[in-house]
Amino acid sequence: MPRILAPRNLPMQQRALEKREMILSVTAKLLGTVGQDDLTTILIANKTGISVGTLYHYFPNKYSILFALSQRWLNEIDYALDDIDNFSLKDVSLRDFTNYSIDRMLNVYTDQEGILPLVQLMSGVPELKELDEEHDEKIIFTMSKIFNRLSISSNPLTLSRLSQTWLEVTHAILLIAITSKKDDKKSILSDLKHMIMSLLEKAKSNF
Amino acid sequence: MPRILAPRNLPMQQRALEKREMILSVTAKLLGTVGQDDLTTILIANKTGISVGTLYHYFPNKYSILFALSQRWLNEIDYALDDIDNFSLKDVSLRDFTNYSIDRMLNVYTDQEGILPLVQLMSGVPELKELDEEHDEKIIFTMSKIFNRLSISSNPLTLSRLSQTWLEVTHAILLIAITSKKDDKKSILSDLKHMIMSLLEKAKSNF
DNA sequence: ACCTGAACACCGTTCAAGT
DNA sequence: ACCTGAACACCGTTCAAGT
Repeated sequence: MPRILAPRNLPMQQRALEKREMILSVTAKLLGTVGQDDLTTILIANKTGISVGTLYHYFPNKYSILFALSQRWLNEIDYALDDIDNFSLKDVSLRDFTNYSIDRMLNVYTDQEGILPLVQLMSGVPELKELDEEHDEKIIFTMSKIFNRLSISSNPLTLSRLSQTWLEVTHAILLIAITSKKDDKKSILSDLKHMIMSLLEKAKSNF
Repeated sequence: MPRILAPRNLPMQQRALEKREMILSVTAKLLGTVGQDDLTTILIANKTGISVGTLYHYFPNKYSILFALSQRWLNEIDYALDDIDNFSLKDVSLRDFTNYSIDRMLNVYTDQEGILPLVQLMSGVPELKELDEEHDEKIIFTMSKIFNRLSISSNPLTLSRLSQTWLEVTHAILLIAITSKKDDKKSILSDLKHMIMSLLEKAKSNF
């Protein structure tokens, strides 16, 4: 009767999951403090209070830790995209859409600890880059659907291009915004929204 | 009379410089083919046709090779900025300025071999990141001067913010543009110019 | 059942020995 | 005067031995 083992197993599972979480949060912190180059597996293990061998019990290799951190961050973006999708009804104005979507994305960028080094890693490490690029495709797919619903265009190529531009411009500027002081941040966000709105208005007027 | 050695030294110097160039171009090519992770010093040395020891005669360490590649690329940007600065006279229109500056920057991005992995390295490796960030400051200084001359603003903080936004948006979108097919590239550049122009027009109208 | 850390393979860098 | 490549230090990963 395996079920009888459950009470015994559960704490084990929980402790294992907690240790996994600890490794991830320690790595995220170290990424911001010591940087990518000095981030050794032994350092991660020691700071987590375990041995290297145990570290490799939870993760098959060093990059799988960074992979898990990346996945977590991309998941947060997915939640934001869902919210943006739900908000963007047929009759919503471009201004409202832009304000909501940029603000919602800003939250994701603000909440993630050590997002700057993580983003750099994602574009530099092949394994993470692949994950990131696949995820970009998903974003572009969702945004295309939304832009179509908002009557910005119906041409798949145009929708895909606008979505990619929306993604890259938003990404680049939000990374600046989160490291800016309060007043500057407000202006930067206002500039970003203005640019995105111009982009979408122009596309819509051509449609 | 040391001067008598010059004819003897010159060919040596030249051969040394040529070897240095070979190492740099081999590294740039390898960066695009094998990627950052498999770019070992022994591989660079072998592909250049020299030993590791000789490689270290020309460069003090691995990153100094990538540092030299980065400097070369940043130099090309400086030439472009000079051209943009010379083009941007007091009475030039925002449309002409935007068209010229984006087109001129596009050339720099198009001409550089292996620019994508190089850009990733520059943001990921601390030594290169520092070089890149210092250079960004120079770009922002020059662009601020230009934006001021074009009567877009006279507030240093506003000028600096607009310059940074100009830089980041242009950078992000040009990286997409250079990997796009002809027709798509045209549309992407048109979108970029439209966004930049909206940004500058808005700032100017507030001035 | 889970953990440890010495041991192995590999990469950046050096330097004694070669031409 | 310049080049070579074995040797060293260090990091990612494994696995025999411990509890």
